[in-house]
Amino acid sequence: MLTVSTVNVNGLRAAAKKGYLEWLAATGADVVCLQEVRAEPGQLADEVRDPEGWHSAHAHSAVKGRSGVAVLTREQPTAVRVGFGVEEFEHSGRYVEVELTGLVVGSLYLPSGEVGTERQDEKDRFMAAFLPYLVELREKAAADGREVLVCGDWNIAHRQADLKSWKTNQKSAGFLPYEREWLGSVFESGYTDVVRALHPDVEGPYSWWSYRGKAFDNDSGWRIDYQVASEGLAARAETAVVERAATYAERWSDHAPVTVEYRD
Amino acid sequence: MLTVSTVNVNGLRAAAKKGYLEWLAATGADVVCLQEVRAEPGQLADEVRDPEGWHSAHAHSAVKGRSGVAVLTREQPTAVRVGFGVEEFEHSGRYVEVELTGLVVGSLYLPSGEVGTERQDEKDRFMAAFLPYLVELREKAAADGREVLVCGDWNIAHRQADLKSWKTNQKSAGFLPYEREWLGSVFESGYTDVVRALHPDVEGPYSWWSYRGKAFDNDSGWRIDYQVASEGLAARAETAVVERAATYAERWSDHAPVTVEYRD
DNA sequence: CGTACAATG
DNA sequence: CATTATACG
Repeated sequence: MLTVSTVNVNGLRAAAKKGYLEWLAATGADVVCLQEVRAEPGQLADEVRDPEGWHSAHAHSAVKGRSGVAVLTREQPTAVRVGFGVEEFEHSGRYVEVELTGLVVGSLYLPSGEVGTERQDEKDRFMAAFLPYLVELREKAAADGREVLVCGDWNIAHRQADLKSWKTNQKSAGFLPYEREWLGSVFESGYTDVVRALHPDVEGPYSWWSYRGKAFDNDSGWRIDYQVASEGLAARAETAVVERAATYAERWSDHAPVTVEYRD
Repeated sequence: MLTVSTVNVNGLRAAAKKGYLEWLAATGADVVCLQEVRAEPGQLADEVRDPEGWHSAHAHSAVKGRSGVAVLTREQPTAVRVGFGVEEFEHSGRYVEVELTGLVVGSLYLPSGEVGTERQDEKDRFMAAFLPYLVELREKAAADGREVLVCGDWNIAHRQADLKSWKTNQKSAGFLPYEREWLGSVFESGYTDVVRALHPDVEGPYSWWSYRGKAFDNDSGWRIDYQVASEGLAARAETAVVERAATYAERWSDHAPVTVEYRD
């Protein structure tokens, strides 16, 4: 069995002080994808950057304290690639991928936006550039006999079942019609939304709750963290859970880990 | 008896959460001078800005989160004046004074500097401008039959006895020869350093300890908070203490209150 | 080392 | 509501 977790840690240094390391020590995952590390490798304590028993591949942003993604693997990767070949995003700390046996795993932190801002324009440009890359990646991996898994915070809820307050958020960044369509086009290009495929008929499970108000207590969340798998891998998915409880005792992120087990 | 306290609170909002309000409720002072309020009045909770049983006069900086001084009095002032008439410092939140019966009390936050920086130039300009004001203030108050008391963080240690590490700080801002001479000229212009006058032969008592390292535990401090009184008032000073213990249990500032009792 | 701000989410 | 950066002290 291959177990993969993905979680936006909202600042790895802060998360490490509050419970992330205990979660990591207890997880049975073989691969962990992290987003919003928000630190350069040199700013991280050794046991946070390279935890005992893991290989780690980090991609940080040129802007200090922003974004930052990583992939932790129990197996030593045969290759690590930072970015996806589009100049604007090469040093933005938004994508890193590693090659494992029969598998390419990417950790993605898609830009978050606000309607009418330059941040949203950046998100739009990222989406436009990333879709062709996904297609190309799948084709190249297939030629090498590898499946593809892109985990991360996509900052888009796909459908009404993917956020509690869908009615009031129809004009909100992250649930705009064109963003939803774009994510749909990802799922139509040979990739599967693994959690939704295993749980087609439920609301959620949400993976992000605002720190404001009582969003977490009321489970007023969004499902914006996905495991997006090529079809061969998606067919092997057996269980999928959002580890909401992982952040119960002391909440160490506003996101919860999304964990999937794939048959060998 | 007239009891006056002065304390640099290093952020009144933070101090209020950590013990300042309890200290204020317990103090027997008639007048309390505050420095480094670091908030506009509108940013302060009512009970912090205008504590029950006190009249308050605030002067905040045009730059948010910087400086800010206040005077709390049990007696209602007959006048409140912000600044000392020098344009550069009129909106800097560094000086406010109130008129009481037979007394003018000012709360001063003299700029802190670093050798070779524009901040130090600003400190120099402030010193140059403030000394003539002190002379004028004393003369005008005398004509009205009032004594003068200027309390605050002067950001200068006068003599070797006024800081623990005087040997290693001879080229440090706050203990530069010309700063010490300037403060000496204040004390020669008809004002008295009340705490030193009552305790001429002791090291300290220090009123500020860096938050860095073990400065507080080692009493490696500086005496930079003064009560500077006109001669008639200085002659009435009976006791002077630095309330180091006030910040023991939970340290609510890097400075401690300096409290003096004056006979009626 | 700690309090503020600002930007980001 | 939280993390981070930076300025200031």
